[in-house]
Amino acid sequence: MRDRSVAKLKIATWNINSVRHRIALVARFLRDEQPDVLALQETKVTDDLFPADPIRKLGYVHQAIHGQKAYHGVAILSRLPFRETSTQDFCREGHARHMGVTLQNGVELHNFYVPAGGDIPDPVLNGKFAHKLHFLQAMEKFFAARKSRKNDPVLLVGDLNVAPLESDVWSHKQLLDVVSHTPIETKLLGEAQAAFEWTDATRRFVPPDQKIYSWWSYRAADWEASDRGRRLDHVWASPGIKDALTSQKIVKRMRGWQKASDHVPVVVELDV
DNA sequence: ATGGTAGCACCGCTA
Repeated sequence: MRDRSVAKLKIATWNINSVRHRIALVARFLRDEQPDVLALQETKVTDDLFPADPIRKLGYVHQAIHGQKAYHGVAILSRLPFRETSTQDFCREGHARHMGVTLQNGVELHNFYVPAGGDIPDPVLNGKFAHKLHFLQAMEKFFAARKSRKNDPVLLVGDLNVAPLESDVWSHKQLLDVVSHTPIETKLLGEAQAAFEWTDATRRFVPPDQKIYSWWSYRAADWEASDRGRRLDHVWASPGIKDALTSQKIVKRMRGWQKASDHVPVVVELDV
């Protein structure tokens, strides 16, 4: 008999762009993919109006919800119980952009919705861009202060609103001055990643010369034909859990669903 | 070179 058992853990992250508008798609995704945990961003709803019951009926009875009216909002929906939940104030504007849980199995999960940052890539001219840079620095500080815990099993997921690699965007040259791919953002994201020695789960399985995206604009006439995507949605694994990763996928086909979000889920599996 | 779409709230904001 084995003295320790290995369990599969499947985690998904998805910017849903209104959980109430797309509740049927959430149900379809959960039935299709059967993740143990789904982290949502841009739920766009206060906690009292969150569609908890339909999600509970699908088996996701453990719900850590942090929302606000009309904008932002995050949630963690789980079949596994939580040992604890917490929200951190990375956001100086007081937006609902972080939800953290520790699962019963000891895995700690942080769900982030990093500010998009507006259109002008200059923190002096654009307060929203300044806020985004501040938020990324706050993430770096938070995990730098906890670096002694990097060998614990910790995951960071969410819409980080930065496409760090050249192959994370459809045209590196044309996006260098477009918010999400500017050097100042990719540098700060890299520093946040280095602060806890995070492993980028998608890039652990997909080589850096291969283009891969998780978001396609609503403004394209044909998102699939033009394929001007960006990889804004990420799963990061701590040194303590990275070797447990067994797969990742970005569920591109969901961008073609009726009433699709402009983001598609990233799904990882681990043996923990 | 520009403008294109979507959701929510409320007649504009954010993405």
